[in-house]
Amino acid sequence: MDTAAGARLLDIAEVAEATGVAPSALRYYERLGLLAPEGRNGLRRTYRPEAVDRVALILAARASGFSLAELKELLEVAPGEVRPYLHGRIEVLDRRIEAMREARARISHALTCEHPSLLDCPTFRAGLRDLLP
Amino acid sequence: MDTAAGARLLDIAEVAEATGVAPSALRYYERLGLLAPEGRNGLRRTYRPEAVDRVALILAARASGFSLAELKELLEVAPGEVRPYLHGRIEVLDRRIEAMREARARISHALTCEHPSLLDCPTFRAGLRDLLP
DNA sequence: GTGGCACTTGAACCGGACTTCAAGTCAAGG
DNA sequence: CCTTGACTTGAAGTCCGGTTCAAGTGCCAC
Repeated sequence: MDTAAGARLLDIAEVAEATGVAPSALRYYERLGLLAPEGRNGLRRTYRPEAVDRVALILAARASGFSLAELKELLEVAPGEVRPYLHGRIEVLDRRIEAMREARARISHALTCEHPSLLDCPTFRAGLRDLLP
Repeated sequence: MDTAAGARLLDIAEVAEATGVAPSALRYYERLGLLAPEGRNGLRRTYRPEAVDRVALILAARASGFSLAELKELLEVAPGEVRPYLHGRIEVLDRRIEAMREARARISHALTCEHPSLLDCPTFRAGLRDLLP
């Protein structure tokens, strides 16, 4: 008998459908060592349903601004090292969020200010200066 | 006499230094139509000091998640269309900020939860499901 | 006047994240 | 048994944002 009750295996098209990720991308993730099929049916990859979660994890990593290489790195970090590593990532994320909020504020100001061209607006220009060395 | 008092022209190395952007990148921006030198001294590009602001604008756009092509698009939008366009960009930015905040929350939860592997944590997995179609 | 050196060019290359293509395989259904 | 069509492969192509290279030019200091 199987390990679990209804552990139907999925083929690549089903994983693609369930995740919204193209089969070519799933094979690409596999090449990078981020996603492994359970086995093969002939040539065809078969995936356990958990593969869908795995792909969601990849999507989450990308949404968090991890590169695929960084995600692989994270997955290979020793269990005890994960927390410090994630602390680092949170700091990166906080900086990015802050940069975005500043950008939003700049654009938002541009919407309400009087100056015809953005570069004529002292407030806008002052914001820009922060980006220079 | 000159248009303005101390309008010293800069060469590409000076603009590069003032902005922290490599000369090769400045030439690349020029190819894309994002940055134009004032003229030439022989072969050498000369820039008005405002070019530094222009580069800062490019940096700001990149920091805001605009691609260079999108920035070019923005610069070519008719003056009257700029405000609606920017409204659109603010919405994009708000969505990205929100996605980042969610990502941060996921990572932050991972730091405090008890589960040895992230994929064992129901809270974490629940967050992931939002990323699937 | 002449030489050095920072600039110029176009083309090629890079890495990331994929997609596309041609050619081949093979499990399943009629 | 044989067709079919979704899968397989590796290689090449794409887009983005540049960098690097080789070869050439010409301003400025001496």
